[in-house]
Amino acid sequence: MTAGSAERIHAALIARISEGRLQPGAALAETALAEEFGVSRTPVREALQRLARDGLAERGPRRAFALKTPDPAEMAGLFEAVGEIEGAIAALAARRMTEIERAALAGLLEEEREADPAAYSALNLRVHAAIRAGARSPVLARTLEALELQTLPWRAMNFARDAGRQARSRSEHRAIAAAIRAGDPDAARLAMQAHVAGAFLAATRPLSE
Amino acid sequence: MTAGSAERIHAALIARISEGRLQPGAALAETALAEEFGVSRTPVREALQRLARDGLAERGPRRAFALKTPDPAEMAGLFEAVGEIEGAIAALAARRMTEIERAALAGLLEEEREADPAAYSALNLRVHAAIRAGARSPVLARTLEALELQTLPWRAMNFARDAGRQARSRSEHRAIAAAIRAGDPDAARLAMQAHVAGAFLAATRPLSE
DNA sequence: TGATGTCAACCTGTATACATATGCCGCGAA
DNA sequence: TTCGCGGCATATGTATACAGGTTGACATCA
Repeated sequence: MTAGSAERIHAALIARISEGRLQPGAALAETALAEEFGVSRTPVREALQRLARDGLAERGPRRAFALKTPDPAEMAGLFEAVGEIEGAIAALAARRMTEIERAALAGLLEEEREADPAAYSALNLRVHAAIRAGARSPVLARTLEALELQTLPWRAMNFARDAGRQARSRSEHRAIAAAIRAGDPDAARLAMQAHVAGAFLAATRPLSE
Repeated sequence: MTAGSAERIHAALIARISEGRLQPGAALAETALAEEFGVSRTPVREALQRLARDGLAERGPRRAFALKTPDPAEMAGLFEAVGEIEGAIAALAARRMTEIERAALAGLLEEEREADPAAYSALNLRVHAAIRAGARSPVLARTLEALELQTLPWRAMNFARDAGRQARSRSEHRAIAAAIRAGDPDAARLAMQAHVAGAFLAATRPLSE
């Protein structure tokens, strides 16, 4: 019992989407994928069902799976929801973080100030992870993760980043951290929502900024 | 090609959970379910995978599926997340509902005032549906639905309702609607969060109130 | 009597076979 | 030339067969 083919294929497909190696709307035929991965259709079916559950694939007219095409309007709704949930997380963090956690968050921002562009992305993730941890809500954290996964094809299409965005992102982080440190949930929520909106706009208009 | 066995079985299992006919922790053996539903293991597998994705089942030590046991702490976290998301929905509704929608919501509350206990439950659903529709966020609506589904075993365990809860629920609805009508997102959010918390407490302590 | 080793039954993971429906392609007629 | 129809190829839905492993019981020995 190898026990894990489906999971492996699921991860492989997500990686392909992330790298842009799967075009939006691409057909995901069970037979072809089974042959390609050297397994039978059964684990492929499970992987595709999981992908559909993740919101990354949908069933076509012939019940066949196809990669979801990122609809701009739907993506805007997705980012809005991400902003609301991450805002709620920030508000909870402002209420619940311990002094040590607040200090650790401040420390992360110090690191961030002198980080080169290559290291910035990883630090950005750590900042958000620290806030998630401080919110004490595994349910909201899981929900956020699921929604962010659905933004993956969009991010894969718009990977262009302008240099100015990074500076603004840092400044937004500081505003969030300041509100959290001050224990102001409403300000933390608003700052986080502005941050997510800024990231969305940067991803949406990579050329015009 | 019948095309839908898995969906039927999935729905049947959810119905059983909802009716309390499946004990928490109950083993969900593929073979037994396949024989019971008169199908093969394949659609049963798909139904169980969907159930696990819904957060209603989890895999045991032998990779077998078992009904998730409702953990009080986890349920509290779940209701908190529901409160945050439904609060966000209420805040968005306060900003976005048209005048006609606000009037319709007020009309629902009028109906609610003179509803007998039997009709109240359906009206309660309509109130929340009206607010969801006014929020213009299908993503948050879907997310909320997914989380509420996970509270199902908990609600199945604690179906006791006291008469006082219904009166308080009506009053909470009025507070939410008033904030929405006034276009006050923050007040709408807080009122909705208080409403969800009240429902959770009523479900948690059905005897002590 | 208790402990341990072995065996058998069962359950999941995977592969494959079969049924069925759909889309495509070619052919014929208007 | 174009429209319509029929057959074929193929893909999914479902069923069943096979493989690997774990659990549990039962028998045997100290």
